[in-house]
Amino acid sequence: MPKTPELPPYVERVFDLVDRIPPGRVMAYGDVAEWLGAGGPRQVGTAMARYGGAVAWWRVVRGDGGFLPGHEREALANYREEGTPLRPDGGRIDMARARWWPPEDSTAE
DNA sequence: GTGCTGACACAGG
DNA sequence: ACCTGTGCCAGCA
Repeated sequence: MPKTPELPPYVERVFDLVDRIPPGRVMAYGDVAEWLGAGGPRQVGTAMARYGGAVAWWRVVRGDGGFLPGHEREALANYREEGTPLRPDGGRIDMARARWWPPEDSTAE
């Protein structure tokens, strides 16, 4: 087994989903939790906070499209690079266009 | 088992 | 736009 850094069961699940988010798209913490069908947005956030360095954390935002605390500059740089639809003010994501959802077939991977 | 914490969401002021 | 309180639930002391 390559590397299973003893991640909590929830974290591993979150990471798998975040890894599916294509460039130029984002998912809200609540969306991730909802797709997983368990827990809530807080668990997703906590998971990222502790182990987020292993995934594209910038592709996970708040329901309002707000960036992550402490990494706004990093997130914004990635959004511009991947072409994520940003709002005119440039300080938020245009969730109306950026919000993404995985194909249901992806559940059977 | 109990209680607090927390990359959140929502409602109210 | 802002702040406050409440609900949510996994993780940890």
